[in-house]
Amino acid sequence: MEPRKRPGRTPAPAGRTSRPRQAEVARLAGVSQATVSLVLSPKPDGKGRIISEETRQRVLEAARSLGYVPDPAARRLAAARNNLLGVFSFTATFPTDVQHSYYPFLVGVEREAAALGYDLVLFTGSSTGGAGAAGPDALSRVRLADGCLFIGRHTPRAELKRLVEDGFPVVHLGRREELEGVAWVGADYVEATSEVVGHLAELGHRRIVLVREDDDAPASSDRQRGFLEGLEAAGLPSGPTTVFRSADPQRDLTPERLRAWADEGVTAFVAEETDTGAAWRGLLSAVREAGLDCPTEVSLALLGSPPADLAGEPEPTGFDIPRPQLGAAAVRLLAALVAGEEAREPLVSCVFRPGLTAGPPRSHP
Amino acid sequence: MEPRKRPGRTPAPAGRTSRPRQAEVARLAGVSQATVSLVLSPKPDGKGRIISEETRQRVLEAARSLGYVPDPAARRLAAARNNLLGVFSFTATFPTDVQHSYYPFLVGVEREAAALGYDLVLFTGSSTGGAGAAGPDALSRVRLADGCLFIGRHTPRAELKRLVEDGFPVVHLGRREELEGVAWVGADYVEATSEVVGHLAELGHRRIVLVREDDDAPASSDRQRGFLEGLEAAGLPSGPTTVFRSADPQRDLTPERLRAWADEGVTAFVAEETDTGAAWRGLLSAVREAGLDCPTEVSLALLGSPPADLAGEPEPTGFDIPRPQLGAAAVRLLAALVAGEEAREPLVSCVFRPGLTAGPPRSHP
DNA sequence: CGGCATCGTTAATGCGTATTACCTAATGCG
DNA sequence: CGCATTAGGTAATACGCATTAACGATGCCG
Repeated sequence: MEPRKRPGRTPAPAGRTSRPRQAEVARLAGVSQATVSLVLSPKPDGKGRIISEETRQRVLEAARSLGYVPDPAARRLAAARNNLLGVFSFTATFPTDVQHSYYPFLVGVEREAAALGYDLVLFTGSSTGGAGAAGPDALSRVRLADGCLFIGRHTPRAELKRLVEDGFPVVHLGRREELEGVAWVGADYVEATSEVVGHLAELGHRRIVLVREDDDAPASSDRQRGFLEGLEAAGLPSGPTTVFRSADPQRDLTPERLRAWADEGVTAFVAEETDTGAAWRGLLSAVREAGLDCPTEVSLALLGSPPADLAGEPEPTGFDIPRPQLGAAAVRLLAALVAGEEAREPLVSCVFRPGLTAGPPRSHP
Repeated sequence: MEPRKRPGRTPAPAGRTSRPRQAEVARLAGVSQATVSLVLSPKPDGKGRIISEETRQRVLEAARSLGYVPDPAARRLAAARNNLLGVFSFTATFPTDVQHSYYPFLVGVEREAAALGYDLVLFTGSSTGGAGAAGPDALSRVRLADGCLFIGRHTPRAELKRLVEDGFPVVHLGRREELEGVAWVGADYVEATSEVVGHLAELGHRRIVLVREDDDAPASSDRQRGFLEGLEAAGLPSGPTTVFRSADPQRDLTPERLRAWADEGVTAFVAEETDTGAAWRGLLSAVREAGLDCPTEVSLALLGSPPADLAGEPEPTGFDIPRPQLGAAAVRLLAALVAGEEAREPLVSCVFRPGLTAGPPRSHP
């Protein structure tokens, strides 16, 4: 029987000059393609050095004279790894409304990814992305990468879980203990918040109120927990009235409300940081409208960093979230998962920021 | 003769769940791998053989339930396309020192890429010169994508040229006419700068000085050209003394220098925008130190947007670079190149910004 | 009723590289 | 000197997908 004709792809036009392949290097050096590959991709452990120095040089010379550059696609296909890490945020990665909110994380993510030799694929939850539909399986696009980093306060649990169950390496930036099996890296809000409360207590404040938004994200509840723990550690009362929770602090936090608290003996306020910074903004404007001076008449603290547009204001007492470090830690963890290693300690400490908005209470000498 | 053993790669561990392949989708749908490929990558021209609707749906259903995503490397290797566009910047894409410099571009890039159905790969080569990225072939990694967008004031010409010669679609964000064959999208600095000068001349300024950094990037020389053209168009003298060029404007731009100019009759200054904003900063502080009021005693204009940390200052007269639109235009151009179409008009107009730092000169009623 | 398009699907490739099993000579050893 | 070992290298895969010749099953027409 005749050998059947070759179906396959049309062979490349002979005349066309294209990038040199290993095969051409091999021909020029008078060796086989496999030898070229062995020479050009040396194994880290010196065990692979079975090619004689002479041949090695011949191959290297041939490769250089042809200007050979390995094809990354082929390389990655053969290695069964793409050296790609995904970054998925549930809002646009580059939001225009919430100015630059993820930027500091990305700084660390990019740097660490580069250091580890990974490139990044940016996915967006909001976009109607090309590869897949915007539907419920939008998340499956991330499988294109070797692993994926997720950023955002709110997370679709079910789909994430699906990825994890399939053995796809996933790291969440932000505490996600309630999602079984999802690796995460987070800031230690509990400890940091507690520390801020301790600082206020040391200054002499006896009644402190936490202002938070109406949001059940872990970042919020962690701060509340740290707040209560801090009160307790300082021996201060911690009733439910010490936490003011509002869906719209800028509306609900009126000057009257503030004065009422002051009359009750509240001398310090603590606000959580969110995307919008609504709690802090509400607090600031209420204090201003009430005509109270900070920090002589009232002390304020911000559990995080101030919004960028408030850069001109006096530096708030509170703590800084080491976002670049968090991003870097997340990438390290993800890379470890991709390499099949185990997850490690996920908490990154925050840095206390003395700031200028807290001082001793008035009645306290 | 016995069929020889299969050398090749060790088959994947049976128990391990890995990313689904077309073969698995095929098995689940009861068809062949080829059918899956035909269904999942439909030819643009409807000429291709058509798979029956029933089979099509079965395959799509199977693919969805498995969360199948095509392997970009394999796709690329098989000489098709990825739906991936690369983004490569010659400095870190998310720099720490020069805050947010590329961010506004990326906003447009991301949005447009999503709209056209592409995902983005952020090549992290330049930031730290990480693993294997330092070499002269650092750029070749971008070949994993269908095409690549390059951002940065300074560009390694040789390597970019190599990519272009090999027929790889490349678009540079920023004018690059001197690089033969490199497509680019840029802001029309010449026209915009000329317009700003015209505005100053109309206000009555007769002597205007341009402050620029010692940098030969096209963005700088375009502004200078526009500046000189603007002077000419307004019938103003344009000697070499009208351009002040300094490697460190914040040092060289002394209050004394400023007063000397004022004595010579200079009533307006124009600064270029750069990554660091050094020219503008130098100008501002020199004016302040010289005790001159702006805009009553001296008019200032900024050829671009002010640095983020000067957001509190009065809005500078000058123009805005429509960065998101530029990013979007670059992506559109790149997508066109990937599709094999021709390049089109690359210039995007800037938007004049009246601002508050320019007014009629003092001696002018 | 046989030839012959037509339709739907599959088998068999190729892309460029990495990885092994295997082969051949040269060398070592008792 | 005979056999085991090592050094140096090659052939034959596999990686996952796209492509296309070929094939079986119809339906159509003369």
